[in-house]
Amino acid sequence: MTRMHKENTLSKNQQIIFDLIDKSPEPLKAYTILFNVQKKGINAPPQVYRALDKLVAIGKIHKIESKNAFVACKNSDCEISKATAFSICESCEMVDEISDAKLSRYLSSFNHKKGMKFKRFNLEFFGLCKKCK
Amino acid sequence: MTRMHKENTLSKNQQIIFDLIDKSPEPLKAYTILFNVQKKGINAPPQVYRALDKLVAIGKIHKIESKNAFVACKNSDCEISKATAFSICESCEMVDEISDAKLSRYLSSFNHKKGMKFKRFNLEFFGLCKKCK
DNA sequence: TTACATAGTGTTATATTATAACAATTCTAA
DNA sequence: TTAGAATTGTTATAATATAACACTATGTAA
Ligand SMILES: [Zn+2]
Ligand SMILES: [Zn+2]
Ligand SMILES: [Zn+2]
Ligand SMILES: [Zn+2]
Repeated sequence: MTRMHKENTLSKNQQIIFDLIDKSPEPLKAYTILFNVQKKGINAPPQVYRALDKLVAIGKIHKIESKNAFVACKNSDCEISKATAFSICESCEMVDEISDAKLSRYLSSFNHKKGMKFKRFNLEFFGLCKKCK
Repeated sequence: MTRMHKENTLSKNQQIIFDLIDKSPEPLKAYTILFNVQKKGINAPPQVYRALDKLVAIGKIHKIESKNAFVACKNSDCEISKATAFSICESCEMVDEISDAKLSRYLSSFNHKKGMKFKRFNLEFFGLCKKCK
């Protein structure tokens, strides 16, 4: 029997960092996070990156690869970050997680001609948001 | 009348760096490129990054965002990097540019509910390639 | 062919993003 | 209670990317 650890509860640092990201209207960068949690006793980059790595792994946050920044997951359907899609405004930096079941199904069932079976995808759309148009 | 500059010809540094990327069977990172072109007189990071920026802008190469690495474009249809898709092996790091007209059409015509009109997308699929399966 | 604009180069320094390594502590399941 | 797993705290360093400035090369138009 493999040992199981408690799920669904975040450690102290993970909770602090998740709360910050979850409250933020925009993606946060690791060193912005670090700066903002120093008052709570998190002093060094590894503490931030470890929490971020874990939060990404359990699907509570996602990394926006084109911005090296992190957003809280707003989509219970993205099943632990296996299928993520975002819309990104090139002017105001706004990022919005897309939850579109049809798109997700379409991409999840996409099979590469060259025989590769996909486990996961990440899609980033770029444009101008309503406000910036 | 707006002045036009010559197109299609790469500068010396751009050509050196493009050739290196184009010959490479795998994505190359900026500092790997730097190391490999020092014998040709390119000595400093800005020289590499400027060439990379330009090559990306004109669609000769693409950046694999999840790897901070660059590949030559193998797809004349991706119309200056407006619509890019890649398959990435999580084991051997192999990256392959996907050229699938149907997928490209589907995503290019995708419209976000929230009123955003997309100009560009980048899609990265992850899995195990044939060899690593 | 001269003059101007644009693009590209070379260089030094520095900013930003991310990880290695190690000791200590806390949590969890049996 | 105890051993394994996860988390923490810390210092140092690696890896990725840009700022700033002086200069050179190239294409265009008059
Ligand atoms: Zn999500
Ligand atoms: Zn906007
Ligand atoms: Zn391409
Ligand atoms: Zn592989």
